[in-house]
Amino acid sequence: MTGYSEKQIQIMEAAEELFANKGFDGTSVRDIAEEAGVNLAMISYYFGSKEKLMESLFQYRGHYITLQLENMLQNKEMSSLQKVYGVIDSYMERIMKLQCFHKIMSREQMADVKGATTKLIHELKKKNQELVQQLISEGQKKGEFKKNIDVPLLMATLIGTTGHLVTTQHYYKKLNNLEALSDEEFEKHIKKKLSNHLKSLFKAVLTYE
Amino acid sequence: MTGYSEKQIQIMEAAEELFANKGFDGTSVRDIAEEAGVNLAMISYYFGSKEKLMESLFQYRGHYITLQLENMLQNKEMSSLQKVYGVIDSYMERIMKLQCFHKIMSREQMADVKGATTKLIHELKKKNQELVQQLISEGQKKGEFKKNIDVPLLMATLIGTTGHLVTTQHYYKKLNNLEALSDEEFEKHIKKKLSNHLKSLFKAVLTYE
DNA sequence: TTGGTTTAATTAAACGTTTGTTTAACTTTG
DNA sequence: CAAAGTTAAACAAACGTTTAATTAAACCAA
Repeated sequence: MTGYSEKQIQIMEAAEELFANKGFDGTSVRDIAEEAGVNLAMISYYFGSKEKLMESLFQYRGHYITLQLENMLQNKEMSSLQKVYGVIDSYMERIMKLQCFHKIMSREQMADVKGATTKLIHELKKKNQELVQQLISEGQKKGEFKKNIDVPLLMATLIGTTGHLVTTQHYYKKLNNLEALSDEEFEKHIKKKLSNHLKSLFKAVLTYE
Repeated sequence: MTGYSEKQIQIMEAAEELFANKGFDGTSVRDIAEEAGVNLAMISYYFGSKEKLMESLFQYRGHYITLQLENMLQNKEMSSLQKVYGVIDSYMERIMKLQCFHKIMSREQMADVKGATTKLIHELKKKNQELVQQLISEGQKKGEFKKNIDVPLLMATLIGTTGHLVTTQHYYKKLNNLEALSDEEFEKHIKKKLSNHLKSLFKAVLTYE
């Protein structure tokens, strides 16, 4: 159930890039087959249908999108603020590494008809919010953080800011005259900037009175 | 050129809702015709094609999405922070009022092949960033704001947080046990919360040392 | 106002493509 | 030699767009 062959992964990753940039309906199974370098019929053969290919992709990525964080949260030597910084960096790294998958999730969240992916997204969000809520409550008990912190909106700022930057990086590049930078340079640049920005934002809103 | 007939607007607004929730490629012209209550052929008759209908929609919405802000920025009696608060509320109101159009724009920004909408989005972003940059610089000169403010990332936070909340409000509602609220109550609730959140965020990052 | 003519609006049907999926024949593998 | 993998071809359905026929609206001289 969990193991995908090389060829299946090849197909899923081709589909991932196309779904991210053209949308699910904007991508034909022939596009995917060509991009993956396999015969058209292999997609039905391995996954059953285009829809089920999407579900497999969510399972494939969802599998390693949820596992981290816990051990860091139990670390006794870090301050609560340091842990928040850890959450920010780990979330950011994750989005940066899985940019295409993140775009697909963003698209899915806009849809009105709820598909098989909806449940997974909801659980992911729930778990994330609980972890952060727990972390913030701990900081409040220790007196590190102030009272009256709106955790859901804080999450919206973390996810929204990061996501917006990822999905509009082309515009960001042009708007701020960074077109000379290579892709790696630009990613490094934006990671650094975004990390600093989010940390100072969270520090301010969590600690200042 | 600027005037659309009632029937044309009827078609564009039907298309807007469908494009927002199903995507451009996920919406057929037959869907649009049915939703708008017109004959299939009227879409080609009035707009030429599905693609050109999309362009018309951008022109129709883009027309009244850009006009505000300037007169408030020239107000001599407001503090710079008050003006920033004004920008936040006005941006938020705009997104809330045009939720569907905003979803469409978000989707368009993810696309790799740049369509006729790309230029408009770029210009909109550029103008917004310039206005905010101007406002922040003014506050810095007056000594109201601190130095070293990253305006592009601040914009990403404003736009990203607001946009994320709009596109994921269904999840937000469920996750925070607000499903008993009517649509109007929920919109009022979220507007209030988001406005407070963004203002305290901006105040902290602009003024605290 | 009337009657005649032109223009615009509206319709159902048909057009050629592209879509996702399946078939049946063939090849490779264990 | 049976099972799994791979292929080109074919399938019906849905797609965006166009056609040709019909109705409604606008116009204008008598």
